[in-house]
Amino acid sequence: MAVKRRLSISAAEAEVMTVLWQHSPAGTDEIVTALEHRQWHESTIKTLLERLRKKGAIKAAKEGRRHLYSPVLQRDEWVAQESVGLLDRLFDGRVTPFVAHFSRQRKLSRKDLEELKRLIEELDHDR
Amino acid sequence: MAVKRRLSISAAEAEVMTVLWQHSPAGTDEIVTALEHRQWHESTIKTLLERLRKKGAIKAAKEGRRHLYSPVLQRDEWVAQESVGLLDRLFDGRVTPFVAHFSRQRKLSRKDLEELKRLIEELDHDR
DNA sequence: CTTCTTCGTCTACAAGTGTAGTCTAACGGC
DNA sequence: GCCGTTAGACTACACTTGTAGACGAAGAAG
Repeated sequence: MAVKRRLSISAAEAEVMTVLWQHSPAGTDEIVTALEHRQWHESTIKTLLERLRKKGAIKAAKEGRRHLYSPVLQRDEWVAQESVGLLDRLFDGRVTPFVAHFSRQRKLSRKDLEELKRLIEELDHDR
Repeated sequence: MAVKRRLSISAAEAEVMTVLWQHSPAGTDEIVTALEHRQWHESTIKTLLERLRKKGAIKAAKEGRRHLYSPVLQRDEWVAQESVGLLDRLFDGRVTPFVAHFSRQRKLSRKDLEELKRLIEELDHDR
């Protein structure tokens, strides 16, 4: 069974992952195009891809002389790691204090409150 | 008026800040003691303190030949930065998807749900 | 076949981070 | 006043990260 090693993704790497999470497999050129707004040189993106591959966060399939990359680490997994990590570090692993704090910072809009209320009820029903 | 520059605190530095947030002003020795569980050499902690001071996250007052450190960056501020940062990066800045995702990972306990419900109602009342 | 182009790989390099050792000046004890 | 102790300052060093250039091999073009 796969040993799910906790692989850590840097900010820049996460942006590359985001592209692949939206559309994969993808070649370097596609990824470069998708990241145009970042104004990274092609080399930079190649480096990030290579680092991600070495870490095992993505895999590359040969297609001719090119590589087609696909995520191995799933977005859900990564989001979970980040979220749980933050909650543990800052809020003793509990979600309520997080919401409370957040509500003090950026006032939650009425819409947010409605959404949240609905979500809670839903969760409540499913037990 | 103070220009609130966004100062970034590394993980190790945050641990030192945590000590100061709990009790300050504090001298190096106290901080070292408070961080015994980390098994860091005294030098390490001195370095972290110095880095934090240079960044302006803490300030040092001379007391004889020692320094007494106090936080400048407040915990609330930092927690807000981290939280908002994560929400923006991963959840489009919205809190509901965060709670939703979290609930799928670590099942929210009944107690969590109750707490959350109470919090929402409260916020709801205050508009 | 020779040449141009294009990929992927290797190398680079400064800043930040984790972790710690060394040096120096001032303090406290005798 | 001299000497050991000690606090803070300075130095170190490997690893990660952001950012990119250089190089070599394989494919495309003619």
